[in-house]
Amino acid sequence: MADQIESELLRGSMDLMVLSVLAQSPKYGYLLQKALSDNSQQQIKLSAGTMYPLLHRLEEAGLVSSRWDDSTGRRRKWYELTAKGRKKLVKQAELWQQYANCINRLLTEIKLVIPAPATQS
Amino acid sequence: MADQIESELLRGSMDLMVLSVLAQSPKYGYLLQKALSDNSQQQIKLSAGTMYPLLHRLEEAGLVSSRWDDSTGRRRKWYELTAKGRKKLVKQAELWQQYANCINRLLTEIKLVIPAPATQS
DNA sequence: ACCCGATACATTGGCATGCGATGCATTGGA
DNA sequence: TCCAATGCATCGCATGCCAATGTATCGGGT
Repeated sequence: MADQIESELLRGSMDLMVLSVLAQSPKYGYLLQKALSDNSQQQIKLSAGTMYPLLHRLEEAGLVSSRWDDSTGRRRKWYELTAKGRKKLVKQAELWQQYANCINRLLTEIKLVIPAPATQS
Repeated sequence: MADQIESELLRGSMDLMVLSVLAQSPKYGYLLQKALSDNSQQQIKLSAGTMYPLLHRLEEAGLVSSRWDDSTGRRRKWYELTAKGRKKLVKQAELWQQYANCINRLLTEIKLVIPAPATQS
């Protein structure tokens, strides 16, 4: 335990977010963008150029499965978590917690050094 | 307020960590590695191939200043935060908090969907 | 009838980051 | 005498993020 934190988390934290949003319910790309935006108070935007390659990676890794829906005029590709994806999500979530705790501990220490900023606006 | 979170934070969170460790006291590279490792319960390793380019970037950005010390047998390059660096650190720390809160909120929601893992070990 | 923004998929190219591998030099202890 | 630790640095690869771009459909306003 207390292994070294995989830096994969730093770069690929978008993966974690996408997996967690998909865990709530299956979604197609465009809907995923909206959902992530909504769930983050419009703070996190997932651009198409980031999302589609990401989804393809997740699928290739077997973490999500996709299915086309042509029943409506709009061609939609629905993605949903696989069992493997859920496992991965749980694991990544734990790693994230570890990582966040580390950073928070560091930031807590610097507050002792750096005077609190005048919190205006 | 509630601006979109700069993804810079995801990729460059090493910057934040280095700045925060340097905020405690000036350090040279090798010492910085040890300090970061210690402050993170050996969870975060900063490889030389990551650190030195990073320090050079920070210096070029005016966030840290460096000074060679040849008084001992070991040639050491000491780095310390500049005023600009401290400002940046405070700002980045705030952004990190926002980001972490977003992720945590997402992860909290999935706990309602995914059964809690049997916490063994 | 027409236009245009929203919806919906996707790729491409540039840029930055993280890091293993490698290199060089010195110090100090076994 | 040798080797690990100390201490700096660069290079090249893999990867990720994203703006720009492309294609196509739908629906509402005029």
